[in-house]
Amino acid sequence: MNLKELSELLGLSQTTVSRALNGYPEVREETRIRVQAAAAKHGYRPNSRAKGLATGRSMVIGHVIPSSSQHEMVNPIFGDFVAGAVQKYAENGYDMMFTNADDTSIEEAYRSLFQRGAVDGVVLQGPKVDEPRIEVLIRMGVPFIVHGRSTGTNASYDWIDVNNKSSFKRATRFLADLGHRRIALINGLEDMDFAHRRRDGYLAGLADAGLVPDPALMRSAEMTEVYGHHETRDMLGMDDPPTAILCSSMIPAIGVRRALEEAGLNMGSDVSVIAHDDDLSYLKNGQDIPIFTATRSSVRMAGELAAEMLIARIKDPDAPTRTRLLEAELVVGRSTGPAPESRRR
Amino acid sequence: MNLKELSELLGLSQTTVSRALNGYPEVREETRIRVQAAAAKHGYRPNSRAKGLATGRSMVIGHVIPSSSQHEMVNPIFGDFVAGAVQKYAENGYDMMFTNADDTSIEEAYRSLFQRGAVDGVVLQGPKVDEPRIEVLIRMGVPFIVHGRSTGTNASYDWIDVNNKSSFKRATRFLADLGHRRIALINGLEDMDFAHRRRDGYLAGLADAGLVPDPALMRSAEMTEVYGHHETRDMLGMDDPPTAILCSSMIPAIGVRRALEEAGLNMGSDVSVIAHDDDLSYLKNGQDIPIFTATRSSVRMAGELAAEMLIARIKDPDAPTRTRLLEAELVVGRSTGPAPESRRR
DNA sequence: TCACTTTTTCAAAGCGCTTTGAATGATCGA
DNA sequence: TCGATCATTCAAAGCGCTTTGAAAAAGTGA
Repeated sequence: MNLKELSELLGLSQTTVSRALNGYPEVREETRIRVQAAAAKHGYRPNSRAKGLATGRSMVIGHVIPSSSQHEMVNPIFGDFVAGAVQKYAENGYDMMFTNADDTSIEEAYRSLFQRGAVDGVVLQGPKVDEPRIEVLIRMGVPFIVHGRSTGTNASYDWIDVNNKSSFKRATRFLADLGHRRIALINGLEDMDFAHRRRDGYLAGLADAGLVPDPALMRSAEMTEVYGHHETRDMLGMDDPPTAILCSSMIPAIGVRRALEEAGLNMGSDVSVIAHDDDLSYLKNGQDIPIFTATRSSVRMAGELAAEMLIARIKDPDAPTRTRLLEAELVVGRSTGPAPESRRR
Repeated sequence: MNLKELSELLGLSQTTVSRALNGYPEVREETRIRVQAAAAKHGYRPNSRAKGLATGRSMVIGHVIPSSSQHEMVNPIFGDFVAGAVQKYAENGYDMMFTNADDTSIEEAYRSLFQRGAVDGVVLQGPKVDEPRIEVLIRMGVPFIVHGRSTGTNASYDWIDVNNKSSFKRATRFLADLGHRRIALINGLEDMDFAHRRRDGYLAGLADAGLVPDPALMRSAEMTEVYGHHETRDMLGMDDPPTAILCSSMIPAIGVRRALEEAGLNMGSDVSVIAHDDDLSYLKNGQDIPIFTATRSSVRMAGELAAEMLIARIKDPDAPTRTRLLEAELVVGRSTGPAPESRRR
């Protein structure tokens, strides 16, 4: 059932039917009702492509997934962010499109998406320090929003980010206030902007507390469970092991806990742990009492907000740049406690 | 830059340019080269919507995400499956589209997707027992593939699934062979087809070993870490606690491990644990020696295969139904061992 | 009743592409 | 040299929708 058939069936022109369905005022109310009834009855739905051709808008928002860095796609936070975004898209009549591109052709992928008219805007996920994709999108003059930011990119653009620096600074201070002097950081890959900022926050927190950073206590890699386990184990074997560990995500934090338990150490009394918690639906940090003391910020909500901001941008391409900085809350759980008096081991 | 402009620029008709670009034979080789060069130089890319309108194909594959059951979307396996699929889509010139629908309007969402001509096919994820969506899609006569299957749905349709029943049966037998008599099952929600089959496999394994199932040892809920922890703790408090636990996913298995450690029990010697491992990129089961004994099957690969099968279906809608049953491998790690002689506690 | 608004409806053009059917030019055997 | 054949190219129709500009219908005041 297409517009032509529907309009013939109603004995009206395509113009009138189209207008009736799209809520234009120059259509008699009685006619509109008749049209809507017929459309519903016959399950008529305008062909998106034809509509898009005629209007010049696709009502689709794109996400480009770098194929080599599967991590990003596959990243545990990915699902929650996307779930938040897709819901807001749906509420506003947008669909969500994914494309895959290998690392060398990401710019190409964006260009293709827009030049083909496949999308009206894109979300840039997982920005790195000095992220080149941002400049590309700015030069292309297309609507986009960044989930995160990029240190080293001076240009003005829309972004939504959690205040990684302040939350890690605060967590570090919190540990220092508990008397910890040897505080380790188990961070993500530090070419990722969020990890870079967390490190900054950690260093600022140490400085604030008058502590000297020890490179041996600062680890950086992809955030897997095994990684958290491995680094913790390694650091516990040091002459002067950490009494507190700051961890960039719940996943490696689970590995941290495993390493502590293997070493016969009690998390909270022997070694304190704070993890950043993206509030993932399947990895709830305890039900009543949180297991981990954590800096918490819902990545699903970030997805929702990003979607809203991008849609606003698409509607008004010339509006001034908008940014949104979310503050993570510090949730105190059972994984932190005063520094032990004397060092064990 | 559109086709008209490009063809005027070349002094050729749109027909010839279009054919040159799409590899039709009735174009002089010299002309083709000239056209391709010009297209590349000016960054010409055919408008997807116009192309779709003309050809009747959208070159897009859809995934519908039920919004209420966020679990599914947000499910830890989601990212890996999608990563596998999107890569195959890209290789075949397809884009991937997501739509959100609340539970009451899923059928509506599928209908909309196809009637609007937005997609050429869909992937149905997370089928339940007696999954109604399958019948809907069959009646609609559209190309689709199911990731999983649906017990109770007799109709013939394309699916790809891991052999949940045989792998859980085998794992149960494995535990029984180690001398375990009290084997618990920590399963997912059993209205999900995969969980239903795993339970069947578990029961078959018990029967095979001459063991009588104990309802108190069979748990079912959404697969979070906290759930695994909670159920394990609960069962360990029984008069006759299990000496082995079969767990439906790595996530709750982590909770199981935590509960065991809290109880001062050694995983492997005191209590054996087998988990189903979807081979998720961020939750690697150890690097060299697997931590958990596991039934392993890569969900990313399932995504790739699903994509290939769906694309084949789209190309040949009348081909006979195809199905693919993957066998999970049993990976023996350190979490299993002989049943302890006498019961502790 | 008539000229003039205002409301409602319509025919046709246009969005950018593919594809059909025809035309042009080149090639070839007789 | 000429009709037939083949290789190239082209003009135009069509995909299903929106939107412009015009026409028809209805309403209004004098």
